[in-house]
Amino acid sequence: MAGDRAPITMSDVARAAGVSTATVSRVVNGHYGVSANTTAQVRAAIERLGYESSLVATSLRRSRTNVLGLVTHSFQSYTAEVLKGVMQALSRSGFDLIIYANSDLYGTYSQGWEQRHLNRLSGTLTDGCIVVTPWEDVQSRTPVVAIDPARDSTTPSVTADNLTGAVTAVEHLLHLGHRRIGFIAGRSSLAAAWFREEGYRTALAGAGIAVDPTLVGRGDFNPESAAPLARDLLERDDPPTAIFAASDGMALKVLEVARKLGLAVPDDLSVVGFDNIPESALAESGLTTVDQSIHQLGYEAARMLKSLVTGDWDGPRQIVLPTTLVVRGTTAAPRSRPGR
Amino acid sequence: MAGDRAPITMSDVARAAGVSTATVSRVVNGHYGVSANTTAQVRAAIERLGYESSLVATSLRRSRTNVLGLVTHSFQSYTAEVLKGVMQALSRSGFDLIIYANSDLYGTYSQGWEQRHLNRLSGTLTDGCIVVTPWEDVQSRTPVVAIDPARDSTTPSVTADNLTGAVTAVEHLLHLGHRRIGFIAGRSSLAAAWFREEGYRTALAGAGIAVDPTLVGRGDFNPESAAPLARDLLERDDPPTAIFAASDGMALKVLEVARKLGLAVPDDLSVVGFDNIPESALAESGLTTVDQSIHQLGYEAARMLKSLVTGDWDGPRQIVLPTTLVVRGTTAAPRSRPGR
DNA sequence: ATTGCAATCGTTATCGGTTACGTTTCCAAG
DNA sequence: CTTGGAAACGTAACCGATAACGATTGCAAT
Repeated sequence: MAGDRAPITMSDVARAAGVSTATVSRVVNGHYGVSANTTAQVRAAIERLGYESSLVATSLRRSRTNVLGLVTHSFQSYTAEVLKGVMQALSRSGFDLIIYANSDLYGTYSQGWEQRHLNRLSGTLTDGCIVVTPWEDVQSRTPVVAIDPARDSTTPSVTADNLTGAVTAVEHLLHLGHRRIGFIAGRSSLAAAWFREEGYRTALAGAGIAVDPTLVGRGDFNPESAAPLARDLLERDDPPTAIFAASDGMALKVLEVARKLGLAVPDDLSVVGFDNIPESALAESGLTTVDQSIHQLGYEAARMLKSLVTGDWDGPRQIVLPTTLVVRGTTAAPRSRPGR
Repeated sequence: MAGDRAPITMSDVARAAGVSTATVSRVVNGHYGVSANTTAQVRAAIERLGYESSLVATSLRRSRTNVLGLVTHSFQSYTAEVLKGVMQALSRSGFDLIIYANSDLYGTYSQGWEQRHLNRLSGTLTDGCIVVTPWEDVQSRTPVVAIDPARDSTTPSVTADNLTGAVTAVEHLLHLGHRRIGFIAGRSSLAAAWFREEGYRTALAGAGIAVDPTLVGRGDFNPESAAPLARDLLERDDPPTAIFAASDGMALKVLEVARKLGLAVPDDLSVVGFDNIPESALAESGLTTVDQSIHQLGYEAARMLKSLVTGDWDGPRQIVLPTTLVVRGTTAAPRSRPGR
């Protein structure tokens, strides 16, 4: 509950203990040069007054704060999963985490949100930052690690092996006998989207199938963007027998559209997603998807950032994590081989 | 990418524009007393240098920061849902959000985590804080709103109508013909847990059924805690025909245990949860549960905190949101009326 | 008794931004 | 030509904590 007592500052403690603020600071930070007697006095005063050092004041003066930042533009289950991984990596590391979200930018497309968020934190508050799915590259005087970086980014980053994952997904459909495979792409400025589309093309080319541009819908990773695209693909005279969506969120939306159109999955239509978000395992018969261990993306990003901050990182600046195909209930052989 | 250029400060802008930092500050904050000409100069310099004011420095000097804080001890889907509601309420409100998570406390039971988190933020960084499911009451000089408060808390709070929700859930089972209904309770220090148990007792009493203490398991809202309890209930000679779990996470765990034991849901066992987390709609035939609109908990908490900070709150200090029963596939009439 | 070196602790500059207050400028009224 | 007063802007004192630095003290070696 909100009391109105003034905040206890270091000088309050100093006065109470009959020493200077410098001595209090030394006691708080465990520095050398304070007698056991004085230390006890100061500790007693701290305890008595309930003093806690101000994160803000400390940040301003110090270069190191032992706080890492994370900036994101939304809180989907993807983000939540990343956060779990980050927290696990930071557990008992001495680093705290601050997540910053700007309400003015939330949910809207806003050019340069990553940079603006970063500037707010990067002054002195945080020792380094994780940026989740940035749309463009960022500048910062403190280390930055991107999860799912922008295309052609040189920022240290952690990402899944999107190319191989996508190839595996499409090959899975090919092995089942599918020949007309639709694709719903993600936001093109993201490297993940580009590689997943490249994987789609590569796999088809490997099977000697020419890419039909009319089977490719341009989404943006937002589930809602997939609905009209799925409808377009499924309502045509020669619909694909399978659809590969560049994210689970979009794939689940495809399932919803298929259900509304009276299509049976997987008999009339096979669907494959990418990400393996928690919802995918639970959806109806389970969504076949490419697992990219979102949790581990967060974990590795935090581990890398921690080391970059302390200056003892000797690994690669770009980490690529393996992906695995998770076959569930939304894929099967096509009911009948399409005419063509 | 991390460049090593020094951060742009207000004095950099001042130098570039040929004015003092005071003038820059006035321009940035839109204060009176700067000529149109000078304002333009300063704005140009800000644009050119890419200046962003430091949250830290501003916080230290000012009392108001227009940043609200949120502290939590974990990032489950419950928390993610709350965050979405909070962000929606804060959208375009001028308030930004900082989420603070202490890595040393993460995942472990740690007495007083809420207070410690709060102290870090409350110095001057935030104008007020939301505390998600605190285990005990907190003190702060800035306003605090609790989501799902501790028992007997007097902190302003937002919570669901847990009593009515639980009554409705159990009555649903009673109407289906169940007489032996098991209950898996939540962490007893939380008000939500207490009211949900109270609802269980009230509904049974209303039907003239005495509570069988051996049918009540003591969980702590952690899904894992429910597994052994469910096993105990279901492996006895006279198992209940239905189980009401105090949270969806625990209810889903009950379903898992039932499946392993070869029990058919809902024929051999009906299960009802509480919360309606996203996973519940997707699980198998769908979990029957009490919807408490987690999203709205976050939304209302943020709305309330915003008003408390600006000082124009005239609503009640304790908000109770309605709950609704969502009947899905995990409940049905018992296969055979139990002997008694 | 003097010197040297640690140990201990206070003083003060500093971080970046805000604001009370003082100073200068400028225009219009007297 | 004063004079008043408001507008425009700079100066410097903060906010709370840290750390470089200097000052003081105690104690042992010379």
